[in-house]
Amino acid sequence: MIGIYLLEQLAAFQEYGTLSESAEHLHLSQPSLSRSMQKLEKQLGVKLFERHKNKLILNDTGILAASYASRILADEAEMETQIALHVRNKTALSIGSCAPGPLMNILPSLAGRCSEMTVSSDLTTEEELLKGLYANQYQMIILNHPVSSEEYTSTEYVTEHLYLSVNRMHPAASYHSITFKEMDGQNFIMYAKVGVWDALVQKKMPHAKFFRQENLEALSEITDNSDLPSFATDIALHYQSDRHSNRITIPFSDSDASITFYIICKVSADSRLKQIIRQIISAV
Amino acid sequence: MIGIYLLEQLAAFQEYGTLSESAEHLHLSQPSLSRSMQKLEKQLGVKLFERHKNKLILNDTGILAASYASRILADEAEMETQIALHVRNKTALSIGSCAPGPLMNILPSLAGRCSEMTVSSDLTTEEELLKGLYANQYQMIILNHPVSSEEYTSTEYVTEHLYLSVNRMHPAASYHSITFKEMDGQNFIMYAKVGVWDALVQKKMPHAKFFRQENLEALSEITDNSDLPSFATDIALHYQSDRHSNRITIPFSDSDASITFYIICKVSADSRLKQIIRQIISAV
DNA sequence: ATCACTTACGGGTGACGTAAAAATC
DNA sequence: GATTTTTACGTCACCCGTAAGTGAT
Repeated sequence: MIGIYLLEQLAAFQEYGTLSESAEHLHLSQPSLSRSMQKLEKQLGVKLFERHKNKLILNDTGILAASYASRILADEAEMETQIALHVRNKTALSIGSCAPGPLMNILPSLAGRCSEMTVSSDLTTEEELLKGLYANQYQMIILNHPVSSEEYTSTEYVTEHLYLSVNRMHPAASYHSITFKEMDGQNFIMYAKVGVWDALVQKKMPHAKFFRQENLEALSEITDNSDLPSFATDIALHYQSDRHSNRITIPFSDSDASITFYIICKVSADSRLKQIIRQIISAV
Repeated sequence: MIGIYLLEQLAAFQEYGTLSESAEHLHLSQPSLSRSMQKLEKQLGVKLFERHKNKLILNDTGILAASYASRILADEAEMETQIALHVRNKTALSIGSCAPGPLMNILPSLAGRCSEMTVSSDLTTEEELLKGLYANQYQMIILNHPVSSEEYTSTEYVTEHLYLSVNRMHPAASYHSITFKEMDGQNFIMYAKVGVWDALVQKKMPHAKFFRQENLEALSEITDNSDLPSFATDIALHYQSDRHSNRITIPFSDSDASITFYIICKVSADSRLKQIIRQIISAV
């Protein structure tokens, strides 16, 4: 059986081209590498290099061997990361979401389990979410649509509604509802990390301008001292402890102003995770 | 980096269930295995086993690790076999075929190269041929149809025609051509290793009986001393040195009595192989 | 008593570094 | 002269086997 260290060294040689350079990166002496490559040839019973007096070059067999070596090393690295994730996932729950609202809903409903596990959540793009779910970096993700795949299960979770937030001086303050069209062209202050909502308001109000603020407290101060309209959602309002009485919230009446979120997880998820999902859903 | 020997031992433990049993198959002492598994856990920083006083069982993490280990070992084995095949394929040419005729055509046309390489040919089923081509056990195969795949190239090679072979006493001896229907129900002597021809004559003459002989010389003797009809093809007749004057060959006029063969090889084949194929085709 | 795992101890292989030589740029 | 590869030699790590111990069947 071929030692894995030989494969590492072969792959390094393919990458760096010379023994010296490879030895540098591997933190090894270059005579050691020279010996290793000879040993590898001997063990495989095959010439892997063209040997010139002062130069060592992979021949076609060597290139083939190096490509296999790289694959094996990648497999080995994946094994380590997946094992580490597997044990981490016993005591930790990583949730990825395309919007903050569903996370605000989920975290309190896990209250009873907080002592047993650490929950971490993440807000990012759908592409990253799916990638992370595939690689077990997330155990579940929240998307604004189900996925049709044999590999994943999609469960409808919650529908979030968008509201306009204005102070009492704003012309729309007396409205019972509002539309995107009516507000298009105005300037908005908004939270920067709203996920899919961002693209939605941009698309629905193409003539509007949006001033985004990453920091929630700063945002709060700004909106308090500004006449610019802002946004809210039913979920956010529900969990927002300090409601500002000088702000009025008005629902958008457009049907696009509601987003239904779905919990996606692997069908191969273990029973513990599926139990948690049931708990989350039943807590709505 | 995890030593490959640890992965072997882990995979063995998964297969055999106990350290003692595994040690047996690995030709190792069982204390050595015990130490190895502890070391593996330490290196991964993870518990892989449930440890009872007298029993060692893989936990879920261990099962995951073992499955990765098996994959890595399989990759490693594939690397060795593919490298061995790669060097062998520099000086050897392995051809697989679904019928003997095309091989009879090919081998002489490689005459000029016989000194540089050893040619080996094989007659088997389409399934085995495709499997062997995929695994680089054959560099090219001969099928009775092209394959539609991005991975393979199919080149029309030669069409072989089936003949009836009878002695002068046979009722059909004076015919200029014959059909399957006319011969259906009779008893035939035939060579056992005719590949796809076998299924063809069975299908076209469902009421006929076939006596197959594996040995060519024995077949020759039998046909010489028998009144039973037999088969021939244009290619076989062309390369058959000792034509028996007491036998008459009559072409089957059915369109199914001709088979067109195709040379299949990987698109990733090297230029040397493609050159050989050009040579083979131009020699028809 | 046998079987299965672990711990302890000693040995031999082998992977590494240093040193030195040969050859090329 | 600087760089690259190869060979030689000594060292240390590590993987293995033997022997002994513990607990379960």
